[in-house]
Order: sequence, then C-alpha cells, then structure tokens
Amino acid sequence: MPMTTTSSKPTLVVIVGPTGSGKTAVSIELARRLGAPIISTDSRQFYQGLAIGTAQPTTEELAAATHYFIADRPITEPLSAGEYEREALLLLDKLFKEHPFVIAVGGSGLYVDALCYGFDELPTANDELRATLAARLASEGLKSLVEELHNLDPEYWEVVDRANPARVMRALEVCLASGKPYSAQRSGKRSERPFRMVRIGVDMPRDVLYDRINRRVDMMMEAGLEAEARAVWPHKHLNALQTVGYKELFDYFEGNCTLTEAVELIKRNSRRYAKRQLTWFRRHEQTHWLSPTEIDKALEIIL
RNA sequence: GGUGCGAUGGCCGAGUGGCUAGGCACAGCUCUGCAAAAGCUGCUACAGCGGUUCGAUUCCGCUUCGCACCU
Repeated sequence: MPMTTTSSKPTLVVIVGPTGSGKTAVSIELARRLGAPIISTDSRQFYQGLAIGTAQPTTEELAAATHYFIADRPITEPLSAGEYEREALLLLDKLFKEHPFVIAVGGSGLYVDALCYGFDELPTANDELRATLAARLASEGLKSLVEELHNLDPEYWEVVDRANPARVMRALEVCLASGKPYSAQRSGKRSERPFRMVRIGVDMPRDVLYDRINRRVDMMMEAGLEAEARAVWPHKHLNALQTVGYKELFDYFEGNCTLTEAVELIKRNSRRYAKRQLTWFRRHEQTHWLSPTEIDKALEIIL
C-alpha cells in the first residue's frame, strides 16, 4: 500500500552505486514498500538481448514492480544521455500523477546527472560530424584536433583534458555544429526539477564488492553469457556493445584470447568500472551511503 | 655431500658501477548528448651480511633460499 508523502512535491528516489552492489534488490524492496514504479538509469540495461551481461532485473524482479527503460529498445537504436533526459522527464511527469514516489536506479553517472540536473541546450549528437572528426583523429592525430579547438574555443581549450580524444571531439562537434564556442553554451547551472530528489548510494567494503563482482561474473557465465554474446556478436560495432562482458567475449570468439582469459578480463574490467562509478558518485555531497541491507534506514531518509 | 645456475616492488619481467625500464594488479582522480565510453595521476624494488670503490641493485666473498645436474 502506497505511503503518503511528507512533502507537497512528489519524490524521486535516486539509487546509485557501483556495479554489483545490490542496487536492483534495494530498488525492488523500496518499490514494494513505497508502491513506486522504477525507472532505470543504466545506459546498458535499456537494450534488448543483453539481459545476462548487463545484469538486468530477472523475470521475478520485473514482476515485483513496474519497470521502465529496461530492455525497451533494440541495440540498433541507441539512447543518448540527452535523449534519455527528455524521455525520462516526460515519463516522470506521467508517473507522478499517480505515484508520490518513483525510484530511479542505475549506475550510469552521466545519465543520472542528465535526469537529475539536465544539460545545457547544446546541439544534439550529429553522426555525420562525429564520423568526420573520428576520421580526422585517425589521419591527422589528436594534436591537430586540439589545435582546431584552440582556435574555435580557447576558453574551453584551457580546461579540457587535451589528452582525451573523446572530450576534444565532443567540444569540436558542438563548436562546428552550432557555429559558437562550446564554452559559451555551458552555463554550469543545474536545471530545476518539479520534484524532490533523495539520493541513496549503495556501497560496501571494497574487498567485499570485488568478491561479489567476481562471483557474479561466474554466475553470468553459468547463466549463458557466452551464448548471449555470440548472438549479438554480428553487431559488435554498435555502441551498445562497447560494454564490459561482451567486448572481452568477442575477443575470445575471434581467437585473440582463451575463454578463461576473457572471463578474467570481464572480472577485472567490471572491478575497474565499479571504481570509476564510485569516483563519479562520491562527488555528489548529498548522497546517503548505505549498505544494501539497510532498507529501513533508506526509508527513514526518504520519508 | 659436490658442481652449476638463479634470487629485482603485490605479481610478471628487463637492466645498469653513479642517470628511479616496462607491463599487470591496486589506489586516487577527470567528465554537460558514443559514458559499462574516453582519459589523467600515484605506486622508487633490487634476499641477508661483509668487502672493493668517492659511490654497489650492478664487482668479490660468505650465509640463506630455490632450481638443475652429479655422487
């Protein structure tokens, strides 16, 4: 039975944390107690055909609460963070008409921020321009792109990580697509949201987390990850498959390593991913960090 | 018991009489539409004890340990 809200505004319960920390179980238990639907903020669980490797909620878990943004689109239709922001806000608008609480759960930091704080008005992703820039990176090298950025947007050139092709290319993409410097379009302001947000971080001691991650990879293999990866292998170039658990198995399929090596790499890369997630989530000061068993404490914080 | 070879950081692994290889693991960090992506930083070890030398991880001796062979 849904609980009554203590605030006039509806509440978005934002659950973050590293991969393997037990976010999904926490979200379902909270959904049950709050009568809340769940939207995913996981940029890989959006896609169909990746159920095992992206640790999507199981059939039973999906039945325990209404889920959105889980396996609701094919891998051939990528959802960018900006598009996600728009789609998710429209959905929340609808959900809050019937529910005082909605739960957002997932580990994709950029997507969580898109949902909670929004982006500035920037040109949307332009595939053609991206392809051109990628080709130029390959032929002219990063230095040339950095120089162009220096010309088009000296202010952003000052602060950008100039060793990072992805960041340099994105800045150039915005400059070229809009005809204006990227820095002039970055306000650094957070968008106002018509709902209250409570952020809960799920974490545990590092060695325990790493052990869970390692064991979960073994469980994924037992559950048929290899066959799942083989089924999407023909699409390996797709962005949705630049993903831990698939990249490594593709290498195995192509004879670049043994299966044992691939599995070890999946574990290692999952641990590294978890570490980067923690770095991202730790910088948000208003996060209430809990262990995955502290459901009652989570409710106290929410209500 | 004898002979030979070896002993390098959590692991693998080069190398040198003075100038901190490198890789992996691990840790910290960056991040406004490809983000499970893409990057940055940190991590000075040469088995022990003597000796030679201005200076030894590097040369010499002994000890300990490991490996191989011999008896």
